[in-house]
Amino acid sequence: MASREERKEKITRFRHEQILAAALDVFSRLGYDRATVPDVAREAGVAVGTIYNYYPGKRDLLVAITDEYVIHPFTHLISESRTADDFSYITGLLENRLTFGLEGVNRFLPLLSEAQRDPELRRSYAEKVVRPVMDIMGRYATSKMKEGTFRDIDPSIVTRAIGGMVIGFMLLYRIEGEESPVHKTDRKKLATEMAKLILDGIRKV
Amino acid sequence: MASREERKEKITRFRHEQILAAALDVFSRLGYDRATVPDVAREAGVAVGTIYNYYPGKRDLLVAITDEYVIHPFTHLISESRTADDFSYITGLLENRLTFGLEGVNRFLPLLSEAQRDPELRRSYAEKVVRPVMDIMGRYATSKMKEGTFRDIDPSIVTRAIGGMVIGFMLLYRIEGEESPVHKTDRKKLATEMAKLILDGIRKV
Amino acid sequence: MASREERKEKITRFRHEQILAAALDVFSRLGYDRATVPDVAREAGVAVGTIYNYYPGKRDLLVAITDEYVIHPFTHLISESRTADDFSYITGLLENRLTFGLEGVNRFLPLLSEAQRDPELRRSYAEKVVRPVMDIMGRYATSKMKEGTFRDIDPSIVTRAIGGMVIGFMLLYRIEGEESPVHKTDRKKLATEMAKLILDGIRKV
Amino acid sequence: MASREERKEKITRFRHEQILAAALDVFSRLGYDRATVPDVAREAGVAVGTIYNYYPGKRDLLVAITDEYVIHPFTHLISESRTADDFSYITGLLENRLTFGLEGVNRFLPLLSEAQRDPELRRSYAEKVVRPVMDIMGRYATSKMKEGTFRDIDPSIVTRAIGGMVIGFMLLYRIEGEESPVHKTDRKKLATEMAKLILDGIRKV
DNA sequence: CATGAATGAGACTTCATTCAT
DNA sequence: AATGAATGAAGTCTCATTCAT
Repeated sequence: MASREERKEKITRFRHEQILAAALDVFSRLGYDRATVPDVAREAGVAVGTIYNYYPGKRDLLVAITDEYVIHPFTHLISESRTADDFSYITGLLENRLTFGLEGVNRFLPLLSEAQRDPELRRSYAEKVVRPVMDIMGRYATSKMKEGTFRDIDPSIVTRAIGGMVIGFMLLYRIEGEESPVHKTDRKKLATEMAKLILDGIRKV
Repeated sequence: MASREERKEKITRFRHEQILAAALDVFSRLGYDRATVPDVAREAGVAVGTIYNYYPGKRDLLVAITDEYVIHPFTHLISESRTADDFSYITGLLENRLTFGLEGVNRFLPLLSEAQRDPELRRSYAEKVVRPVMDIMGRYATSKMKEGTFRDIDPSIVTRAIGGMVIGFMLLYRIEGEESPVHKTDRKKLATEMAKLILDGIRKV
Repeated sequence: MASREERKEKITRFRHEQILAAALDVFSRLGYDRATVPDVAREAGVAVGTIYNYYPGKRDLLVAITDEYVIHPFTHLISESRTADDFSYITGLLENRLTFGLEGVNRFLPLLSEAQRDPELRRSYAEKVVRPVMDIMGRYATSKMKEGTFRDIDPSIVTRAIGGMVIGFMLLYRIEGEESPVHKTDRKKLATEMAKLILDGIRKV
Repeated sequence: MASREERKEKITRFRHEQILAAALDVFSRLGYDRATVPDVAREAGVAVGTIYNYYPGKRDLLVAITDEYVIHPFTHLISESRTADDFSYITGLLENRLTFGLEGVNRFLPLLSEAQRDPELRRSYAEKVVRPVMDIMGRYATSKMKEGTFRDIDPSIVTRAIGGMVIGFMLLYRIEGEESPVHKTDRKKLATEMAKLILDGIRKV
């Protein structure tokens, strides 16, 4: 049974999440600089002062968002990653990433922009997200090359090219908006086509 | 010989460029929101008031930068594009884009971030930059497919995947910074490896 | 034996004192304006809300401090004062005041500063502290003059000059801090020298 | 003839003074903490932003006030001080100080209070005001003692006692306000009586 | 035209006070 | 009676823009 202490902590945790979710929403929509703390408060349905009871300042919201919604999920993802052994793995992963990404593109790309400006945030992304993901992909590629399944290409480059492709695709998707010819294409098809490109390139043998 | 009128117009044009270059510099370094008009004035070596004699407001600087430094070059580029007929074309173009891009990544990626937030800017990018470039690439790809040189892949997707790859690669490059394993790799090699990936994929035949 | 009622009242009184002592401490250290109610609560070891169960507001703490720690002791002091008849009386009193004052200078001078700003507090000090003390000293001086022991000087002025000397000395002591040449002089000596000055002046006869 | 440069600098200096005078006025009246920057702006007849064009922040106003209205005059005063040789000197000085002080008591005592709370300000007062003044007085007293005119009293103590007397007298004057019996006494009389006290004490020989 | 001092709306943040538990 | 999370008014400071010189 929940003691008073436990109940209180639960509420505290809930408030943290509630405010952070609101901050993510508002920062994504308006950008960190244009978003105001009252905006976040309104979105969270609390008073301005309440935000400051849970986070020391506006910038801490940004850092917490990064930790909670980017670093944390990726850390999780990475710890679960194991080398798959069939080609459908790539398609599946791509589909998964794309579906997730295109859904969340309006939420997460703005954060990436912010990261470009805040040195501390940039480092976090580099160390906690980009590097580990590239390392996993690189190890996978290397093993495949040794095994003779993959062509011999510099793993550091190819992983960044493929990772970049996913991100860049989403970025263009976001910039083109509803007018993009791929806007209504279903994710499975997008993933399949991109996987084909990655696996076999555009040139006919 | 330059009449007084012409001289005057020349000076006017020079001031416009002087201020715009300063604005590009400052906006890239600090981001549009954090950059202040006095910052731009200082960089341009003019008084704050002078800026307002040439541009109606801060936001107009951003729009003008986009026109002058992104839309305009791309329009030019596009008007010159003609379908090349050998594969080295892709490598060359990639190398060109990458060299240009990785050099300018610190200048232009921030603008792209801004574009995500400003609806009018986003439209400009979509209509004047992304769409035309994708169309050109698409036409090239389609002709190659008809010709039987390229595999049959959805052109809208493949062009956005490849275009995205270039942008995404630069974004990762910027986020990873000097710690990136590809930070010191020379551009020719980067371009070659990426071209290999695009043309033939990672899978051994 | 203590009935429940009595016990309750005892606790109530204790809480009042506990909070007031904390407030005195915090107000002295930070100044009334910079001290926060949570500061006082922390110092008192109670919750913020508890303070409001005992005092209506922050300012009431200041008033209560003044009553409890300044007016009350002085009222007491004054009621006990009787005209002493030998000169050592002055030295003794001075030593007593100085010892008390220099010890408490960090606690009470800040309150005096506050009093300068708050009209109601100023009146309290004027009516309940300054005036009565000056009256007692004045009556003492007058009787000594009549008796022929003291020179003929305006009692209102001389009492305020001497009282002011004690306060002003402490103020300088506090401002000069540890670098003051009198910082380590013992109180007896300070009192003796000041008494000599008051009684016989600096001029040799 | 004033060039444009000179004129501009003159205006700048004037604005500095105008704002500083307003700040002195407002800080004295309300105390540093309760005074708001808009208060100062209103008093100075300028916009809030203008204040920040001349002083980096609120606290800098306080520091500048101290420099301009306390340290600077005292430095001046001290550099002019020379040992006088007749007793009327003390009366004259006292009268001068008192007249100045009682007039300015509402302006300067509040600053002294502030100095108690701000460590940096306290040091300034100690080093730049209190110490030099005490040194001058001390040297004067010592020479008089050597000369045989003054009784043998510890100079550090006696100077601080007399200096404190002046300050403390003003403080009481301010606290008692209009109800003080000395409130309407003319300054000459106050100075004379205090000089008598200082020179010959209260005890009849 | 160029200048830059003046402006004031609006941002972030603090904290006295309340009140449901 | 005690608690401390929630509140929002109010403070400090920034900066896009204007306009007299």
